[in-house]
Amino acid sequence: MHYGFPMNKPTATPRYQLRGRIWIEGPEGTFVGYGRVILLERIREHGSITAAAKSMDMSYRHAWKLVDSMNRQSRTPVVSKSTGGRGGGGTQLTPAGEQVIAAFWAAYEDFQGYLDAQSNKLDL
Amino acid sequence: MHYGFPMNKPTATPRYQLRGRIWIEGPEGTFVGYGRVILLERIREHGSITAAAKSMDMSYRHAWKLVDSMNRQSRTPVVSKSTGGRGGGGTQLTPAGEQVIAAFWAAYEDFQGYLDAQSNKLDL
DNA sequence: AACCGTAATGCATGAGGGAATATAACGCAA
DNA sequence: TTGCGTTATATTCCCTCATGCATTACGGTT
Repeated sequence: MHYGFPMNKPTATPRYQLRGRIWIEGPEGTFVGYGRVILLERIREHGSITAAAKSMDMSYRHAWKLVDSMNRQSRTPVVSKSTGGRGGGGTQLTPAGEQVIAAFWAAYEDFQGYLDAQSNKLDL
Repeated sequence: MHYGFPMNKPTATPRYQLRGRIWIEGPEGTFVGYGRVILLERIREHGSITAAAKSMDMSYRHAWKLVDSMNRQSRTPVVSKSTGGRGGGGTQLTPAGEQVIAAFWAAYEDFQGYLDAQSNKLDL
């Protein structure tokens, strides 16, 4: 090492790390968080609450409650549901739903960067 | 209103708000978060885990577990405990404990500012 | 008209975590 | 030596929340 410059700290694995969670709060409490946004994506992928819930090991009842909560708090519903008919019905993501997903991921990604940056400022 | 300039949005109470929590992660999981740092401050104030727990409506058992978890994960203990003797003993905050409190609040305050700023960027 | 798979909803069950309770160990003071 | 209040720890209770199960409504298909 030249000139005797100070070495970087050997922070192989830092002992402490800043962690956190964020969510978007609505009129009734949580509007959308990590789990709910995943659920929306699964609904988009599978076309029904039933299949979406099953794909992520969540009970239908719970999934339905989450979707209902989001729909009630959104200016315009995040999904449109139809019952009966071919295939028994199903649930489709609305443009508003897509927008919610995008907004959450944008905030989420930014937040991850924030956590990384702040972790390094921890003096412990 | 002059010149027909566009008005500010009437965001009396914004429909959506970004919320979140942060904590400092250690070798065994959570090292310190909001509740734990309050507990440390109460210990500093009251001089015992018993009184600190009581002051914040927490069971002694739970408080003890939290303190134990922090002590185990800290390079040097955040509190020093003594049993028996005048008054039955007690628990005092160490300089390391003070440092942990300061580090958490610093991160916490910064995070509150971050949430405020990001809330305004939510386009929903 | 009968069938099918989904949404919608109520009720009972189960798991996890904190609270409440009960003891024991400790060490200074009286 | 006895008393006291705290730390330390196990056991039991309780509350919350998600799951599981049952049932009904729905509306295209056949």
